[in-house]
Amino acid sequence: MIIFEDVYYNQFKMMMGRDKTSLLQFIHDTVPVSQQKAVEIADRFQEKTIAKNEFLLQEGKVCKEFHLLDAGFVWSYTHDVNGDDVTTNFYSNKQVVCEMFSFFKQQPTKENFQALTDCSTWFISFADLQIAFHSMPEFREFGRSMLVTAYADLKQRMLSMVQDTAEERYNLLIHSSPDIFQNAPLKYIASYLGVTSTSLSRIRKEISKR
Amino acid sequence: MIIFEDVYYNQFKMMMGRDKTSLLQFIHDTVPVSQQKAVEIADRFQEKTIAKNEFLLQEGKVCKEFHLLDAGFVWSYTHDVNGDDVTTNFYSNKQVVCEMFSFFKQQPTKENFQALTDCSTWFISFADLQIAFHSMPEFREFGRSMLVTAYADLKQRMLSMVQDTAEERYNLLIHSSPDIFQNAPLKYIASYLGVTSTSLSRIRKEISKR
DNA sequence: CTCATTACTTGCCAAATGGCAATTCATTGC
DNA sequence: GCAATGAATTGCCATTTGGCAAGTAATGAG
Repeated sequence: MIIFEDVYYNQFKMMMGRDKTSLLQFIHDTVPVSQQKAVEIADRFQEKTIAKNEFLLQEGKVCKEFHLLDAGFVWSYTHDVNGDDVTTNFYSNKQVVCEMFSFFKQQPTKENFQALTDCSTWFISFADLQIAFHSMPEFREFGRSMLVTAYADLKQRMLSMVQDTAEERYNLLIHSSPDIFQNAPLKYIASYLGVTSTSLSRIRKEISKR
Repeated sequence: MIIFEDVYYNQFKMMMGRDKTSLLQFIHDTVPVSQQKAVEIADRFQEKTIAKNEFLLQEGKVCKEFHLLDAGFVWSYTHDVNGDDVTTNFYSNKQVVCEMFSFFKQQPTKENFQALTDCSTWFISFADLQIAFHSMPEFREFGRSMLVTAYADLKQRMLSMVQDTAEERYNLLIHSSPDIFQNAPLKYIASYLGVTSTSLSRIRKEISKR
């Protein structure tokens, strides 16, 4: 409430950086490690902010950073044979934002990662990650767990494409990630679900009738 | 041609095991390592044979082995909400046969891995792999590369489900893995492609007309 | 070899999804 | 605030895919 205090607090934050509580929590949720080891892992991460519409990664470039999204929304997409965008994923909350193939193989990616809103992240560079992997077994476990989780999520999504109707996939998404619908245009969501935006519109109409 | 020699040779093979040429080749193709390191990695693998219809892994169990398929064909499948089988993958040639999530997290799997033909594999247990990871950075790279490759393959398949028609997916499969069609029933292939076996039958009919 | 079971194909029709174009709605830059 | 652009909805109809049931072919157990 008192202006002076706010000014000091903001200066304090500027110097100290954002606090790493959420990052530490994420590490604990990912691998079983002591508080001390979690802090050691978290120390390797730096903060970054990304303005709406900016890119974290662009097609043809090599992914050099592994991000944990602290606030904001990101989408990733690639192009199909006709040159149309196809959404590969949405990221929110405390999710990992990283094109695993390009990052771990250090080869050019086919995907684009773009901020849907202003974002703040914790990130580590590939070079720093390699160093940390080499010196800390706990960090290796953390890295492996990221990959395995991404793999399992992708498999679940692939199975959903095989087994579920477009409407079922829509319902799964709106229940698991309702905030995406506040932050991404429906046409991005349509291509994520594997339908045209025309069909998505009709699916929504059908559901709203009931 | 001379019976005696064959007998001796078979005894020799029994004692020595299959030769590891294909395994070494696989390691070299996966990560850039010296011949010596490749041999060290290969030394951690043991041989196994699996008879047709036997399971390498069953639903509810924890995946304890990581296999490289040396000969034969394997399919993996899970069950959808109606209890129907859904093929998750086919394995042939020199492919990795392993349920990555269950293996690396040591948690029960939802998938079954079954031999479509008699198979021979090279495998390493999770326990041995952990030891090897700990002591050999090259082995860690090898393991990570397996995961990243599996992830990239899965993403490609997911994108194909989104972008391509059933007929296009059929054509991709028959060109990339024609031998699967000699070794798996069409109904397994249908659920892999995300269509009913009725539809697959019609797709094949359409193609054969041309 | 024969029977029984399972896999595969086919016809008929229904349901789901797509393509295109017109219209309405929302956003953004000036 | 207003025009211009892009997003979303909707109608009409075509195409793709599915469901069911019947028939045929292939496979496997005894």
